[in-house]
Amino acid sequence: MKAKVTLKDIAKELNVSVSTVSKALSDSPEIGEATKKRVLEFAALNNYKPNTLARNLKNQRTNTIGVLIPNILNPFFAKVFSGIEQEAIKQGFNVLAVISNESLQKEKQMMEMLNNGLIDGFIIAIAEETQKEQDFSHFKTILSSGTPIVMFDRVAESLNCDKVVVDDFDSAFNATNYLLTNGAKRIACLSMIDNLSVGKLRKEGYQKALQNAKIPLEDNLIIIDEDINSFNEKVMALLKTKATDAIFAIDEHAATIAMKYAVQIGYKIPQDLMIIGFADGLWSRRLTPSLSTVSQHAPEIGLKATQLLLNQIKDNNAEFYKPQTVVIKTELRHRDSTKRI
Amino acid sequence: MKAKVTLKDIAKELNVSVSTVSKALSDSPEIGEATKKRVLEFAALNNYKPNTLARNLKNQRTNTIGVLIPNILNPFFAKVFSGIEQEAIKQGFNVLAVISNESLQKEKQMMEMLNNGLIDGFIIAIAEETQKEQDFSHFKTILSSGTPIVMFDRVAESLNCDKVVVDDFDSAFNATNYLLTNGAKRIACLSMIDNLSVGKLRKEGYQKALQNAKIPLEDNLIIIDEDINSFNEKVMALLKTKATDAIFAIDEHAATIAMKYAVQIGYKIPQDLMIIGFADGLWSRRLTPSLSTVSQHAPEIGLKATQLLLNQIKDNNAEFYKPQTVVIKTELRHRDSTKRI
DNA sequence: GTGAAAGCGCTAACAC
DNA sequence: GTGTTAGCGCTTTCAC
Repeated sequence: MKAKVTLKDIAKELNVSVSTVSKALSDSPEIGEATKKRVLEFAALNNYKPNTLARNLKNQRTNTIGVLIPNILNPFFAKVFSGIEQEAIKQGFNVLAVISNESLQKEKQMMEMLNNGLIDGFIIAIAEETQKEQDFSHFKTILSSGTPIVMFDRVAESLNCDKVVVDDFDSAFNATNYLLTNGAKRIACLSMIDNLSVGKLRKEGYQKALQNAKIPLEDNLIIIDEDINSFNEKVMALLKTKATDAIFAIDEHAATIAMKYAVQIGYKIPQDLMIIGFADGLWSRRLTPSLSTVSQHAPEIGLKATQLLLNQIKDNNAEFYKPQTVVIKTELRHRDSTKRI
Repeated sequence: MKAKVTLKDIAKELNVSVSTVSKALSDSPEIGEATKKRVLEFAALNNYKPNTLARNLKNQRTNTIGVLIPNILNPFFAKVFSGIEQEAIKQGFNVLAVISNESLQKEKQMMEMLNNGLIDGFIIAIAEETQKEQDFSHFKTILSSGTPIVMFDRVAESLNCDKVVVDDFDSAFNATNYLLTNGAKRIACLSMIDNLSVGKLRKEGYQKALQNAKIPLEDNLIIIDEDINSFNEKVMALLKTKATDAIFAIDEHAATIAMKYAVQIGYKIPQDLMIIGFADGLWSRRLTPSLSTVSQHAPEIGLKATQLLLNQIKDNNAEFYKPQTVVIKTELRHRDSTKRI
């Protein structure tokens, strides 16, 4: 274990001062060519690497952003994270990733920890519990300490910060309309995430589409349940009654479980039953039949969020910053589960 | 934007010295009760939080580990990461996550960047390209600089560091045996990852099981291809010949694509064709029929890797450290794709 | 009990 | 051109 070589080491070895070395390495015009060459060569030879910690402390800048993800096992978040990471690295920033596991307490704790000099800003999707409790005090504290925050997907409207969201209402509206246009009469709506803002918006889009088409809302066609077991039972029960001819699924589990049960019961998809779901990842394509989805452009969300944050970090006159909300358009991906011949 | 309060601020305000404040906050016995109380109260009131950067620089310790993941969209890695993060936080460490995207160059670059004081150690799964090129020089450099590394899943045998792996050979052997015991005669082996050590081991386990059963290896039953399109074509072609009655899939894509095509062609699963795959995540359960899998205990791998690394970091006499390799046992999860009645 | 001072590794204003 | 000095925020030894 050889100790890392520092500026001091180089200075001593070359009989110059530390500042000369520092300047030489940053190619300052103050330093003579000869000395520069000597320093550069010696540094390269000894594999000198500046200590990032020291530099950050000095510069009061870490070139690191903190990313708070509720659940990395959810492919949507994994994709967004991937987009964030890519753009951050591209702009010379590191990414400190923490996972709130949907817990308010952990969210608070993690953010506080990172906010003590470790990061220059946050990108975050609010934990489920936080959204349920509507406790946003920690965000306010951090914002007022001068650390910028960009929220994505699950955002707190009331907060004065940048946001990147998907047009959940519109995409649900469009998806439902699509089902109607293709002959669906009794569209069921399935959701396990009605406690999240995005879940509510999607449900409202569905309702609006039905209203527009003058179709009465039927309560028995709407299944909202956060518990996976009772949700599954209700879906199975609904499908058995054959009361529905199309399914609008608000989250990934809802879509796949509906398809699984429908196939089991003997529905022909899409002939007897059309299905559209919100989903990310390869899986919707791999199901048989492949699942039509509302694609949320997750990597783009990550990209945009990162750009917003880094602009703010790099731009120093934060005093006059005006927060903005970027809406990413979704896309309806037609696959076999809605294809009527 | 109020500036963060520092030790100096407190000292000035209370007319004591910085060192007194520092000691009071760390509850040193050197400081009198009265002063302690004053300091503690003032600090709490002004929401003092020590600057982690400064502390790290001073202590030459960051309490942060760097995690290098080849691809966070792969649910296996997402799960391992989740396990790492959980254990790290539990032990008071942060996690700096970077993604190599299977690129050797990015792997080198990221590790070098993090190794300049930002982290105390690495947990890493080697990028595909790195494993192909067999270029491990950067790992050696980092190890010899005194920074510990723990590798998982995709490891470099030759390196002198801790490793956490799954018993790939054995689990493939067992899975193949299971198919044989249940009446399979002509087991196909599908792999898109034969360039990875784990891929090779699994293939060898499959071969060994056939040899043991005195069944000749048939080349046309073994499909190895890294290109997704030609792989898909070959699988489709094989299935059409009806030459096989069971499939041993070495990676996730192989398993699901085989199932999708088999269903399309009209195979009854598992009656005409049994399928076992290596897979993680919920998806194998959601397919119809549900997919039997070799489960790799991903979170446990993350947990173990983190424990190994933190033990090494916390234990200072690294001079005499003897690297160890931990093998995590897999489990065969029987689902509908192998259930014969 | 309290404080002065040095130092972690680096930068930069200022002096020579 | 090069060096001196101070300082980022914190810890810790040593002196009073």
